[in-house]
Amino acid sequence: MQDNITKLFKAIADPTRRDIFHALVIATSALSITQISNQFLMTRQGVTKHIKILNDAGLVQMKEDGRNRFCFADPKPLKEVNKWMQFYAQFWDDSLDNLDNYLKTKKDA
Amino acid sequence: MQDNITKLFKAIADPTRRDIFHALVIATSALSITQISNQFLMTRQGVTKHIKILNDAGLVQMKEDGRNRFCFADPKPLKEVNKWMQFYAQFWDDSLDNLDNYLKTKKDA
DNA sequence: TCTTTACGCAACTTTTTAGTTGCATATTAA
DNA sequence: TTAATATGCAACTAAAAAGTTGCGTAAAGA
Repeated sequence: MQDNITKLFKAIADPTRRDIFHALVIATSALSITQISNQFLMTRQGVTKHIKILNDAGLVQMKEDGRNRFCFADPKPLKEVNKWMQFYAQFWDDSLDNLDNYLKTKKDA
Repeated sequence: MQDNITKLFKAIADPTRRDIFHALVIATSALSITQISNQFLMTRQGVTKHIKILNDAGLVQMKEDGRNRFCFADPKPLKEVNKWMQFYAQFWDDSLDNLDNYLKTKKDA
């Protein structure tokens, strides 16, 4: 229903999910759902939903171990986001060109 | 209400807005609202709303000229997105470390 | 075995987002 | 001056997202 890049952007567009992802990236070990939830004010179920979205985007992976589900970050999918951005990077420092073009348009009209 | 980075991520999380942004980046001149709208199936007002969100995020700027509002892309704010990503880039190629840590966790438990 | 812990699932509410229609207004062209 | 064009604004609908409560269940510990 949604393409990967959209899933990725939507996943990281939410501040809570960026926080969860960050916590997992800097964690020295995988963290259980409960351990993650304890770092946030919202309920465990709320956090679980966010983790599911991160998981669907490929940014978080999980390993079941008994009654625990340990989560760990996988930043690799961000490569695709980076690739998307690199195309626009070439316009970062000359984005006033478009303003020039605008002025040209005006002159031509 | 929303921080800049969240505004940016939300702006580019929508496929239509990425399309609008892209069209403006590759355009050889600034485009009016109507010119942009004509490239999409949705109504002009729908497109206008997307442009407003892009404008709030700083990705699109506008110049009024008579009854026209010419829009042009400004990719510079994407630098901040890039900065956000660069932190995680260091983990791209060793993201299995977290899996190792997970296994270590398991062993310790 | 009994209790606690860690979770999933489903139903629900609230808020946000995406998109529409309708109408008013200013600018441009005939 | 009259008609067409480019736009904004407001109200509305529909759908998606964010978050909650409640409950059931399997695993671990006492």
